[in-house]
Amino acid sequence: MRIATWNVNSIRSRISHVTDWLKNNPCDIVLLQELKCTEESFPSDVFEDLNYNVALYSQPTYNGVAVLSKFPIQIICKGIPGFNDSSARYLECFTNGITVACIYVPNGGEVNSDKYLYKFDFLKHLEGYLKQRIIQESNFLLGGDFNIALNEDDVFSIDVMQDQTCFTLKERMVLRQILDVGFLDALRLSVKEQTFTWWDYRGGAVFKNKGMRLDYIFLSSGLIKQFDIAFVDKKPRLLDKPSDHIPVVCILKDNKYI
DNA sequence: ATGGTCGCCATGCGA
Repeated sequence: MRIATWNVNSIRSRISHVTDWLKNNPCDIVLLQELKCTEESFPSDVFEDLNYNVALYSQPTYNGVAVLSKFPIQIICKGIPGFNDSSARYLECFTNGITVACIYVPNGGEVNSDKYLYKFDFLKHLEGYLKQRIIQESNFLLGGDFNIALNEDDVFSIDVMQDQTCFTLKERMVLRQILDVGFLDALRLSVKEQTFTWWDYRGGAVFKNKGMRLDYIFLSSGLIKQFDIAFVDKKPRLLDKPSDHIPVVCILKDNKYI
């Protein structure tokens, strides 16, 4: 089973990139973030034509997350249970025998701004929810844009990023705490060299490789047993009119082969 | 030193 996560920065602007990529990278489950469209204007028909079922949690202009699956989808929740949030950032589903959660963590704006405090509020509620959720579901995959670089090698420059949003020690510690609820970082099980998933649109950052690793697939204990490989695909970032993020892919072996 | 580039119910805001 092949699972991908991709922050597309507007699905309507990126639809051809996403469908072209899926034709070359046939995935069973796809987690999409930053749809930037209403649920009514999401191009569900395009994905249904590619034999995907679609689960959506979206809103106008900002945020929005989707789960696509070749298998039937049962929606578990829209939003983090117990967290009162007007932004469409968390969608948890059950499909093909596993629970998949698609997440778009707030960017955080300037350090110590209201947006920054909201980012921590969101993450602490997420951590609290996952602590009890992972006890119930040993086959739990959490994937998406976390807007935090976990380790020092997840940014192009420690000096430039020092004390900047997405790389403050406080953010990195919270992400570590979420991981330590009972997940492993899938990409890091496969890829040891520095790997980015996002490059700023400004200043030709992608050509200078001034990026960060902000997108992750976290696997719970049950799924780690099925883990095969994980990787990123930078090619879509080099196309015209790209998303600023690239897909992260994880392949799980079928249970029957273990 | 500032702004740099995108995408959004459109113009300033969020990223």
